[in-house]
Amino acid sequence: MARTKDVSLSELQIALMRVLWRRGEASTADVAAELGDARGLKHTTVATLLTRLEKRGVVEQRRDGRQLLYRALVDEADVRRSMVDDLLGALFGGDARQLVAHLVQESEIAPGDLAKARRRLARGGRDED
Amino acid sequence: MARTKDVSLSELQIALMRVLWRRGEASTADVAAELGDARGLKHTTVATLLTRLEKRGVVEQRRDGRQLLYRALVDEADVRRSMVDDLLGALFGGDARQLVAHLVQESEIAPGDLAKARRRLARGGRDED
DNA sequence: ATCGATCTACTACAACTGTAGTACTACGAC
DNA sequence: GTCGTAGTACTACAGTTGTAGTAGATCGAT
Repeated sequence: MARTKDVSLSELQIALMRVLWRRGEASTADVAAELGDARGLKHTTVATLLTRLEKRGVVEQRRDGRQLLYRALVDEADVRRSMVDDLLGALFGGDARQLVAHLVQESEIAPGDLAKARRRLARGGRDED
Repeated sequence: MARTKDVSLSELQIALMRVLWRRGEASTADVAAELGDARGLKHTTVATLLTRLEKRGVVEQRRDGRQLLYRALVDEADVRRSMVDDLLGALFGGDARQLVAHLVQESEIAPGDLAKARRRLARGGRDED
């Protein structure tokens, strides 16, 4: 399941997915309630978006009476992987270290966080240095 | 100059920009030579792409006889900033540390690289930890 | 002058995205 | 039973992207 090829989604699509990831399964109305509130999207807009995601195979649709229930077929890690890799390839020569350097330079992250991350990941990860 | 608002570009557009960043200024033919070779794009396709980038204000156009010379109006750091921020916002709750954790988990980067980056950046950056 | 090569301008077109209206169906309340 | 409400299906439409063809201008060589 989840053939997970290349799952690049728009910000809006990710917002939809996030609802599904959080709730496991959600009706159009559920998603519309959250997204409609947060972004002023109409119910039918949300329905269209969900249908398209289904057509693309990133969510599956199940009928419950007159309602449709949706469930994600890719998880957040899949999408992160895809999109981070795309970004890495397009702008950082595929070199994640350059991305990290960018994050620090742009003060998105403090050097100390790197140390913390390293330590945290060291328990349970490969090591070196 | 370079009002640098939000500069999110597609992979292909970035490839075009990369030629301009490298050469400073380049004619359609220059770009077409590189991109045509690398991706089999036709000369006219490259011209269209450059015109569109000009319309969007990310490059500027200068006439030299019958040729058009292009020059980037945003630099790579601008684009990286924009696009990394977008990705961070859409998939990592705006938290760069989560992105770093992802990179390590997906083995895009080794924990030791973090230490190295920290050390490298420490000379000349803020410190703590 | 004349012809071919070169280069830009304009047009085209399909796919995808954001956004939503309309039409139709069916459920629940009276 | 009758109606409004909720829900889906289908259609629409503009903007962006990837891709390129065609038309027209022009430069250089003969």
